[in-house]
Amino acid sequence: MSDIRVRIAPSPTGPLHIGTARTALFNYLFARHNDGTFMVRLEDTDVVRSSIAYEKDILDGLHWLGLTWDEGPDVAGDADHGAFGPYRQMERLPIYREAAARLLAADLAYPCYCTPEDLEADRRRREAAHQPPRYSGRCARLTPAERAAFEAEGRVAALRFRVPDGVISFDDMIRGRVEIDTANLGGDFVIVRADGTPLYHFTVVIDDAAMRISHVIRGEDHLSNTPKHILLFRALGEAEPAFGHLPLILNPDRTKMSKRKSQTAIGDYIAEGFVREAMVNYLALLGWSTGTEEEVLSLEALVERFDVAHVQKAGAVFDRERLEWLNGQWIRRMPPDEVIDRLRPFLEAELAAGRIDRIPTDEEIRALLPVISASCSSTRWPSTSRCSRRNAGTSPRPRRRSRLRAPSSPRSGTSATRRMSSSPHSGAWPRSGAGRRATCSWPFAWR
RNA sequence: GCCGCAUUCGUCUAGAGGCCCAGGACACCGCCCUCUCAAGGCGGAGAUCACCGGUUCGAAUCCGGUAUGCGGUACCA
Repeated sequence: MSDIRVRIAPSPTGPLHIGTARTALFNYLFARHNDGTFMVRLEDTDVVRSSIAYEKDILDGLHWLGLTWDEGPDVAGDADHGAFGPYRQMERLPIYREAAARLLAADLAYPCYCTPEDLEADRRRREAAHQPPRYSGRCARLTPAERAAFEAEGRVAALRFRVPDGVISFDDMIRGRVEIDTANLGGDFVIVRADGTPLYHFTVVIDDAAMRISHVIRGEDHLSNTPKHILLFRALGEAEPAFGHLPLILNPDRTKMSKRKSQTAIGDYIAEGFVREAMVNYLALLGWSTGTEEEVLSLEALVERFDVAHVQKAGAVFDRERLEWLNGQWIRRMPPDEVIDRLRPFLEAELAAGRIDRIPTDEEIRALLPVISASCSSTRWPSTSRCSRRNAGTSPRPRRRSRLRAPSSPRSGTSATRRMSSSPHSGAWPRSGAGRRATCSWPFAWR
């Protein structure tokens, strides 16, 4: 085991997002390739929006992808494991409190009595004067007497970190040297709210230091935040980790991928019948390449080949067509029993929805499988192929699309489900007799 | 506005000074295979390497500027 320690730190305020999954994957690949440690830490300090249901969705999704972690909570709501826990931030509050007290005592941070109204007024004033937003520094040099006066008024203070003058530079693992003048950081920033709860910039740094994270690999949207983090590491007297900022995954219009414009929840892709191998393969190749012309790669092969030097710098548009193609590649080279196993939940959903009368037997399904695997037999796969099943079938009659799923999704309301319900082929498992037309549309989705 | 990052076929990418009048894959088109549709095979179309200068015998690759895009700029994460 090397000293390399990386983490994925999702916030359970929504279902597992494609971008989080990709960041998790890259951290995992980096850790496994270098014989390091990969951990999961839940950033659940946003108590209002966090929920156990989302925690479950996220952890289940990471398990589904086949990523394993060495430290952290394995099951939603359950205890975590590892030598640097706890791995849920809400269980680490005393640690943040102690660190805050330390910064305050050293005058590296100070109490700020500004009200949200004060701040809002400042912001508007600067905007009117065409100046960039920045904290006024009003509370930075309060005398003890002034502080006491505010306290007497009953005001509760937030804690602000003093941003020193100077240029912060670091060597990004992906982008190379980055330099940012602290004058552009917007002034002293809040690290603890007036209600006593710590803020993101503060907790990540404390936890990454405490958990001995060696490389912080995260989305590019954090690049501009990095100087704040470095300042905090220094103030806390902790060693700085290396930073690597991954390119963003984009909507078709090239803006940051969002729920509004794209299907972002991993769970929706699972429900649509995408297989983990394809998702992992696709995500790995979004923003990274082997440097060769290999395209179809297992998680193990990805671990073996992963190298940050080949990570792309520019954002990448999420291309569903390519995902579907990879899905077909993986389904076709899957052993029959595996396909049957993975089909089961979809069949059960169909049965529950009343679209089929019974679950077909394994033998019945098996009889249909040559239909999808036949193409594998007549082809010489590229050198990267893992397909060992030449001559697997004789009846070439695969389905149109490469999603492993029954004609409707266990999750209702996805666009795919709506597409399906209008299809003449939906619900095509033969209720009596095995008519050929019917069998050829089942159990895969037609579009 | 300010700061930062980026810019190779529609999309994902290869490319680290001559191997590139730019290669692969998805999508698209055509042909072949075929009882239909796929899958597969073969082929095609698709990129003045954002633009302008510079360095060099030689630049997609190095340097500078411009443009455009994106990200950040919270008592969100």
